[in-house]
Amino acid sequence: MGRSRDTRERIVRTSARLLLSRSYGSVSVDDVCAAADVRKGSFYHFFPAKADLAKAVVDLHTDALLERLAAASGDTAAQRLHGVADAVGGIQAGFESTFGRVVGCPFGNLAAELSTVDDTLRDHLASAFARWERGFAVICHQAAHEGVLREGVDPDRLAHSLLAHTQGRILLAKVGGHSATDVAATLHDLIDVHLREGAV
Amino acid sequence: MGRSRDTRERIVRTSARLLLSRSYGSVSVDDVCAAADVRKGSFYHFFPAKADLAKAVVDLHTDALLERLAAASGDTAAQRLHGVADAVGGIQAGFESTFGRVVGCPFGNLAAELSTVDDTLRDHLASAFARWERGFAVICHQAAHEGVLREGVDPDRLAHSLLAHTQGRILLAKVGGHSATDVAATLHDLIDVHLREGAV
DNA sequence: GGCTCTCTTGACCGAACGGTCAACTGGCGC
DNA sequence: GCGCCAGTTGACCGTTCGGTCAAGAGAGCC
Repeated sequence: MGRSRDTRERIVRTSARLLLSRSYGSVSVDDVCAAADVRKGSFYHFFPAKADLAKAVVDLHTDALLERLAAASGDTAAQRLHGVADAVGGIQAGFESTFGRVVGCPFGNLAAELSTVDDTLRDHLASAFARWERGFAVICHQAAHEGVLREGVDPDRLAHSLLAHTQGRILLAKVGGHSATDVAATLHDLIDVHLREGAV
Repeated sequence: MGRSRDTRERIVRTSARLLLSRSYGSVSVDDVCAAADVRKGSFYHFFPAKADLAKAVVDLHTDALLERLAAASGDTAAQRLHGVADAVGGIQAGFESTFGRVVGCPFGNLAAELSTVDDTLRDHLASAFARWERGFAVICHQAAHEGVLREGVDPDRLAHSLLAHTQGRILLAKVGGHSATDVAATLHDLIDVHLREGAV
């Protein structure tokens, strides 16, 4: 039936959902196939192995994330910085409303579970994180040029710090049952403490 | 042969090592038994299910962590704050020298992988994190009373922020191949930015 | 010496796992 | 109208998974 051209995409989107609601290890290829209404042979027509599915899911989330980060606007760098915090909060709020609770960061979850298990996936995740961090860094450098960063705050280190905080805070929300708005709030706090007094 | 009384401990310690070097899903009960030189029947004599092993490993790490945090001394709260950053860095450095790279936080790894999969384990991890955070909070409150915290910095929020940062930074080091000393350095930066100028 | 109780052993189980394959099917280019 | 090929199907494979169990063996107590 060499038909529907959306099979691969359906597999990836379904997997993204299943991986968020559970974990890589607890989601089987059979689970994915059943949820996507695809037979296993078709699955292995598109993906050489289960690990390649994880990579495709990472790519899906990377596209969505970068698009959303780029949409963070504002007249000042400080506003844009808070804008990315809102973007992260918005993504998490979306997951929260879909799954009924904070289910973690798609990148962070896979990174924690698999970066000591699968080297090529770890590389894949590392470059996804790098792109994310670079997005942060651009705004941090703008903030530095606008002179709103506190004395001694290095923009690159701040970008890294923001990413670390994002990951950690989402993980704590996942295990502690906190809400996505809490995540965003903590992120805003962290940004504020790095800005000069009165800077917005 | 109702003999050796250290079997259970040997299982837990071996599992702790295996779980750090890989992941919960990729370590089988058979793997653990082989590495600990224990037959599977013995394993299931001590643990009702594989998940209970994870709990025991969490307890092992919790004891080690709290002991190490309590050892963080110093005349001022600021020094003790930097002391806990060193403690975290020291633990990670230990793992790094054992496994040849940063392998993540034992709590964070399990939390990311399993807190959407196993509710009782998630609770277990949540209370471990809570105890950890309380350890941070005690020192943060001391810092507040000593007046070394920047204006507007809430000690409880700072403790939470420190924990989030710790988790996120370790995860980034794991996936990015950074060293444990980098982790500690970022933590020191975060502490410094929350302290008044000149406070040590 | 024998009883008891904890611990140990190795064989065993059904289910689920990731992955393979030969056969088939429909749409598209010629 | 026909050949080609990406896509589809369902049966199938060997392995590994978490977990069970009946039988035994040593230490401690009386």
